[in-house]
Amino acid sequence: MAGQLHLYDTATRVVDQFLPLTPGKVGIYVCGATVQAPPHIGHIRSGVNFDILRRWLTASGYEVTMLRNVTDIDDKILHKAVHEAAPWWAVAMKYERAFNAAYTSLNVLPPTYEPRATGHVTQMIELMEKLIANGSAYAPGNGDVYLEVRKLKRYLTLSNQKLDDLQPAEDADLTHKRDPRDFALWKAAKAGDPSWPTPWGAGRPGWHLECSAMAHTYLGESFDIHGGGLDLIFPHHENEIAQSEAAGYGFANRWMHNAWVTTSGEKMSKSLGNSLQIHEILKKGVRGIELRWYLGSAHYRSMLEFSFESLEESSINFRRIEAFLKRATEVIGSAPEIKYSQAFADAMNDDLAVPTALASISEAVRLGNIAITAGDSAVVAACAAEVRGALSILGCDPSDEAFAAQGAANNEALDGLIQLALDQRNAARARKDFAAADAIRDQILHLGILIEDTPQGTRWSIQ
RNA sequence: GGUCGGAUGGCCGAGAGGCGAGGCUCAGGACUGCAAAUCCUGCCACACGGGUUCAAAUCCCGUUCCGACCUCCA
Repeated sequence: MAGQLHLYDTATRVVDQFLPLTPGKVGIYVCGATVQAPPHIGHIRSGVNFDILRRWLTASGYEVTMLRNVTDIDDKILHKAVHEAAPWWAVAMKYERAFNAAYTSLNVLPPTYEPRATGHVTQMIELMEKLIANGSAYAPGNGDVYLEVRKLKRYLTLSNQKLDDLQPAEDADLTHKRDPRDFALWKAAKAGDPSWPTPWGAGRPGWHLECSAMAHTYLGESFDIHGGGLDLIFPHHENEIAQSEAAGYGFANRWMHNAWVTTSGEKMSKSLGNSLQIHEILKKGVRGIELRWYLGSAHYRSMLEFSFESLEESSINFRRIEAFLKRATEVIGSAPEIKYSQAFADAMNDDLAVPTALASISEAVRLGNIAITAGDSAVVAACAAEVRGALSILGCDPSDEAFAAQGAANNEALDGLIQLALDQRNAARARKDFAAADAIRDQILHLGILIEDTPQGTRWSIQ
């Protein structure tokens, strides 16, 4: 499988070779946020996972069109609007910005397009017209529009369930539905709620319909990869498939789902009250690049058990790599190149095996450190290029300008001042006055500056 | 009831028939005036009970425990 990307497909439950519908191009649709609350780290893990996929596809030579939608109208947003005594659109915008801020702090690249549901009502109506015309959907007359699941050629193929095995919905309202499992494409307007006119009455989009409509709009009838969290498999993705296939579209060629961030083994979620918001963690002084390293470090299909202890462990690991790159840059006199080692590429091509890829980084760091000690700058440069290449795919390249603002201060005046103190200390060391030398080191350490004596001289860094 | 995942050393986290990924922690060593950093060595784990096999963490059967979804969800 060397050199060829293999990915898991939830639909077939097998890892197999990724073949794009159009050579050289990849279309991805990832279900984004319903903007009804600030993002917690589980939401952003999804963003990070698919960002790594996108970066690797791009590095592999594909022209990637990536969509991540914003669901800016739904029940929860309307409830929140009542709660916050603000218009629904203000609530949606507020949390959309909170998500974008979180994505930015973790260096998740903006998708190619980021469509909002409310901007695509026209496309949704067109899709419903098609589904009603071919008999797949019906409008019972109250303003709702439903998809008739019994008429589908196939249904629940992604979650491998049988229609009759589903637990009967407790609140199934059969007033308008032909079958309790028929799902709403469109919901009739309630008094006071926002609505858009349609041929079947005023109302607002159903959750599932928006994703199908937006995917078709930007990626066409068929596209390569559809992603999202595990919990979206049923009903959301099943229903997207149902609508799209009923409309005669090929829809997604491959399904990818990321696993949870858990606490005490349980899924992190707002409703369970165990969620941790991104900004709460960053407020504790965790750098965005370190949080990203942590969230990206587990395989995307594995649960990631969150704790501040393991986050700290992960950060320590990252700082070691970062320190190597810094030293290597000094040795080779310029920023390392960006290269992908065979070991790294093989790991990434094997269903984005990031943990295995991490092992290749550690090995390169080890060899690079040995080369620094040996003064072999050619090997240092080669190792550093490999490390930097890997970090760039993981979105954790310290020299990425996305993190520049979060980086250590490189202030000439500060450097001059510290250099002054270092000169004093080195003078003391030269006359073997180690008490004086250590006192200077301790004082500077109290100010948060760490001093290290190396064969190349004394260096300092901000703790 | 149906569907789908898990259980790996002090901790995090890979692997999917043979050779103990990697990281963190801890212990020892090299280097250093001492530190720090770095490197080296050590700490030999796969829920339980059977089975298949020359060989099982990995395959098969059974058991226990944990979690996810079943119309709100990353």
